[in-house]
Amino acid sequence: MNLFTEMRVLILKEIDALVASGALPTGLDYAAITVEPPRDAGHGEMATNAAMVLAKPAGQTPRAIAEALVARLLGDPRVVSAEVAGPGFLNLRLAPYIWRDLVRAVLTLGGDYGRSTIGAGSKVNIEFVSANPTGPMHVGHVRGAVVGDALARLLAFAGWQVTREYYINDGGAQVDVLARSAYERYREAHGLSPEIREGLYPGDYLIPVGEALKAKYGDTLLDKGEQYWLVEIRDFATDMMMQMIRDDLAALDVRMDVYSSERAIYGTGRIEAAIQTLRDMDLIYEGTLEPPKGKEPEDWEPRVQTLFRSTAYGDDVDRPVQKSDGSWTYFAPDIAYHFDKVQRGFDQLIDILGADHGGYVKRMKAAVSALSKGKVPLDIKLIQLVKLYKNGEPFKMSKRAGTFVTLRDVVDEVGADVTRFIMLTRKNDVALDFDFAKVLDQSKDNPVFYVQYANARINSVLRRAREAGVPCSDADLAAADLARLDHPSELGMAAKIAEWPRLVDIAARGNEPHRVAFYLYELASDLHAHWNRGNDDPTLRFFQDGDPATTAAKIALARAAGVVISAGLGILGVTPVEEMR
RNA sequence: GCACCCAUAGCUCAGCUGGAUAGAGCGUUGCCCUCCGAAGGCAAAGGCCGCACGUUCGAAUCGUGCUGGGUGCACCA
Repeated sequence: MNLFTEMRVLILKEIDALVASGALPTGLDYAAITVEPPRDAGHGEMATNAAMVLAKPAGQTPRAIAEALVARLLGDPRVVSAEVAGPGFLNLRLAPYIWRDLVRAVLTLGGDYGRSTIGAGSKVNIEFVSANPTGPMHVGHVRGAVVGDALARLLAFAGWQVTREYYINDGGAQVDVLARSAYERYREAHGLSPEIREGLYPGDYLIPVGEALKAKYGDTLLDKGEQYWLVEIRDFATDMMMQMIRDDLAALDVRMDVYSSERAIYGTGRIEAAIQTLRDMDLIYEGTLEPPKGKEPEDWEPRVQTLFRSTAYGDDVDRPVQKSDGSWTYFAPDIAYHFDKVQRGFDQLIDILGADHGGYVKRMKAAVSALSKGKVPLDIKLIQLVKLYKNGEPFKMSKRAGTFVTLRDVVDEVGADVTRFIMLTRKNDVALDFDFAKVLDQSKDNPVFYVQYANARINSVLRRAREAGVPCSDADLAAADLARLDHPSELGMAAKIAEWPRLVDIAARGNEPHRVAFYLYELASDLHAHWNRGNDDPTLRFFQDGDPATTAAKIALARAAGVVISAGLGILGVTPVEEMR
C-alpha cells in the first residue's frame, strides 16, 4: 500500500506502451525513474523525473517525452491532471477518491500500514551497545542503545529478519581490573578497609558485588594471592555487571536477542581459524609497521608483528593481529567474532559504535569483506557525542569516582520515552544536545511533546465522538462516507499520511531511524495546523455537532493520522500517550 | 603528519541513494481566543548551502584541492 510505488508502476507501464508503439526506443533503463512528493505542494501531489531521465538515452527532448506521457496518463482514472514543468518534471494531481481510499486502507490495515517488504526477509545482524562489562551503563551508551534498537525495529517493519546482538568485551585486561576492584569490595564486606588503588574501578556499584562474594565464599578468599581468586571473581563480577547492564537496557526498553562473549572465543581455535582463513588469502604476514607520523610515541621501537593486510581493502596501514609477545590484539578476536557472524548466515552486518571508534571502521570492513569474499556488507554507524545540559548550562560529568551520569540517572529524570525520542532527533553522525529541562518542556519546540500532543488530540476527538454516540471503531470509520472529506486541508493531510510507507523504505534503506522522528514531527505539525483551521472555519473541525455522518468521515482521517503516529512511535520505541496531563 | 565525521537563516537543525523558487523550529515583527484543548495557529523579514575548481541537461547532495571545528591514530579494549 504505497501510492508512490503504485504510481510509478503506472508510469512505467505507460512508458512501455510508448516503447511498444515505437515512440520510444527499446532497451531503456528505468532504474533512475522516481516518483516523489514535489518540493512545492503547489506543483501537485506527485512528481516524476521520468522524462528527464529518459531524454538522453532516448535521444529526445524531455518535453517531448513528458507530453507523450501526459496524454497517456490522463487516460487513467486516478490522474486528474498532469502537466510538464521546469526542466521536464511531470506533475500529477490525483483524484480525491485516491486519498479517501487511502484513509480507508489505513484504517483497515491498522498498525501494518507502511509495513514494507523491501528487506525481503534478508537476515541482518545489528551489534550495538557492547559496553564493557565493568560497570553500569552511562549516558555515552544511551544514544547507541536507542539508535540500535530503533534501527532494529525499523528494519523489522521493513521486512528484514533482525537479530540484536551484544558483544561482551570480557576478554581483555579490563575485566581483571574489575576482579581486583571487586576483591577490595569483598574485603570491605568483611569489615576491612578497601584499597582502591590507582587504576582500579572506584564506583560504589561494586559494593553489592563484594557482599555477594562474601555471601558466596565467606572468608575463604581473604588474604589469598590473586592466583587463587582472580578467575573466579572475574567471572562472578562480570556476570553481575552484565545482569546490571541487562537491567539498564530493559529500563530503556531495549532487549538483545544474543549476547556473545569475547572470552568464549579464546581457546576454541576460532581466532586461529579466522586468521588462517585470511592467511590462505595471503592477507596475513609478519612485518614491521612504520612509526605513526607526527605524534610518535616516546617509547616507540620497531617490532615484528603479525599483520593483516587491510590496505588491500582500502585501509591506510596494515593492522597488527598479534602483539610482539605473540598474544592476540583486540582486533584478532574481533575478526573471529565477525567471521562467526558471517558464518551464522547473516546477509548483512551492522555495527553501532561510538564515534571514538572511527579509526576502527576501515580495518573491520576490510576483515569482513575478505572473510565473506565481499558477499556480506558491513555498515558501521558511528554515534556522535551527547552533550548534556540543564537549562542551557553544560552539565558537568566528572570522571572521578562515582560522579558520572548513568543511564539510570537519565531515565529516572526524564523517562524512557522522552530519552528515546530525543536521542533519535539527530542523525547519528552529528553531535546531539540533551537538555534535562528542555526535553520535558511542554511546548512546540519540544518534538516529543508536539508529537504526543497530536496523538492526544486525536484521542480526545475520538472520545468525544464516542460519547456523542458516533460509532468509532476502525471498522466503523472505514465504512464512513469519506466523500465528505473534500477540503484541501483534509486531502493534504491524507497525502502526508500517504508518504508514510515511502518514508519507511527510505529510512530503512539508509539505516536512518531518525527520519521517522522527523516525519512524525511533520505529520503532527499538519494535524495541529488543520486543527487550528477549525478555529476559524467550524466546518473543518473533526467533531461536527449534530452530524454523525460527517463527524465519522472527519474522525476517520484523524484516526488514520493516529494510526501512523502510533506506528511511527512504535518504531522509535516510544509509547504513544492517550492524553496529556 | 594521516584517517574519519561535521560545516545549510542570528541560534538549533532537516533536506528523501543528483532535481523545480533550499525547508522547519527557536528568536525578531505583525495578526488570531464567544471557537472540538491558544500547552496553539497564520503571516512577514532573514541564505554566495564554508571557499575554489571539476563531473552533467541539472550539484547543498558526487569528485578533487583548500579553510575552520570535532574525534582517533604500534605492543589499550
